[in-house]
Amino acid sequence: MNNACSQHAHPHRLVQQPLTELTDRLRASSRKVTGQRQAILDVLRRHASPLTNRQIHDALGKADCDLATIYRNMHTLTEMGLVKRFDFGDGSARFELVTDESNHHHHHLVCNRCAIIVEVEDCFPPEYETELARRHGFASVSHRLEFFGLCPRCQKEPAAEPPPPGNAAPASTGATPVLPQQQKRGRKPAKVAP
Amino acid sequence: MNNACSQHAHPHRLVQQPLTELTDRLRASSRKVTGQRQAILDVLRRHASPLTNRQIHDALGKADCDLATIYRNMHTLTEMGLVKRFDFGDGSARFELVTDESNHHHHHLVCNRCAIIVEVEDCFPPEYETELARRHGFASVSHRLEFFGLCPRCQKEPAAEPPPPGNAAPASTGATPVLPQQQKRGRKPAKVAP
DNA sequence: CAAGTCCTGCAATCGGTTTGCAGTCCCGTC
DNA sequence: GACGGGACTGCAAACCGATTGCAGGACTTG
Repeated sequence: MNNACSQHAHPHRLVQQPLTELTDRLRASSRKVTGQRQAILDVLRRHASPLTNRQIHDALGKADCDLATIYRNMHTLTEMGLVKRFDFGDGSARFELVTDESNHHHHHLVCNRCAIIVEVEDCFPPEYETELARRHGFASVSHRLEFFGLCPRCQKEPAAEPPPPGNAAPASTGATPVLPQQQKRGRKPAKVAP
Repeated sequence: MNNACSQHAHPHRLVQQPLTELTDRLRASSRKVTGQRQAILDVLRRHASPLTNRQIHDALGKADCDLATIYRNMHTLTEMGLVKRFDFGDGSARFELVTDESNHHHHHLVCNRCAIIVEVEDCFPPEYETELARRHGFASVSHRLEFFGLCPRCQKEPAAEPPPPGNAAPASTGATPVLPQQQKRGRKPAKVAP
């Protein structure tokens, strides 16, 4: 019993809906319908905004599915077109379930302070892209577009953390805004002599 | 002599132009005009498209400036508005010098195969963003927009590597395209018993 | 030119991601 | 329903971009 889900009696408990489409598409490509895959999709189904691998891992219960398995499956599912991958530039990929409703072209508006994510419809007309491709001789042109700003709640917030001047995107020149990252990296402090 | 640049007799050789603006702006914020900073800006000045920290390091000659110093300085220079940070989603940040000519709002068109970068002017009208901000109650809204496709040269190429189906961005749904990454990660193979 | 800061190189470390390996599970077949 | 092979998983090692403590060196100011 190495398959983590099987450490629990009923890994399939996590699945709430019939997954006929998943089943069909997996089998069609000679892949297998595992409890982990169903559970991952189920987590995504319950969340409106895109999740990181770690968030999926946490939501699943860490014992139910190894993080590496999630990484591997997000690749597979992205390849199969069951999920979409987004990147908000904070260092971790995010994934969103592809459903009939979400399959349309859309982007996101992300709060620079609290990282809340709002789905938005706004985009330029597709002719722009066609023309761009033609002008530069590129083929199969796609784009990535994300919006960043300060959400209503964070605007009222009395600036818990001092507003980093870099985040405000002083002049919109197309440069990449920076999401909040309160990480502790680097070397640990040396131990003091006793 | 720990300052790497000074291991060479004339680190300042790398500097080709007077850097009065850099000097003024650095001193104005009680920072220092170091050979490394001048050299970094000089590298950026000689390159049209955005460079990664590693590319800057390579261009400088690895002995001339430590990679960590480059990371630190790119932060500083970005904060000061002397360079702009871009992110094409391939896992490493890229930096472009802010000059009078490049200070205008612009984006990039990146080849999914060879990663060549073309600067493009195309963007939606600013009213879009204003309206978006108003509708969702967000403030200081900015955006990140990059285009991906297959450059003219790579279209003719007889597909040296089998064209990864994922990269073609099959239907443009706003999802993040994936840049080529031929990395070797993960665990090393176990040594076979002799 | 001396003192105070700011910076740098070095190396350790972090978070995100990938991968080899061996054991497990899924599923078509008998 | 048992069987077998290929797909998949957990585990842990390893990789990568990036960050940071520390001690010594470089810039500035006076």
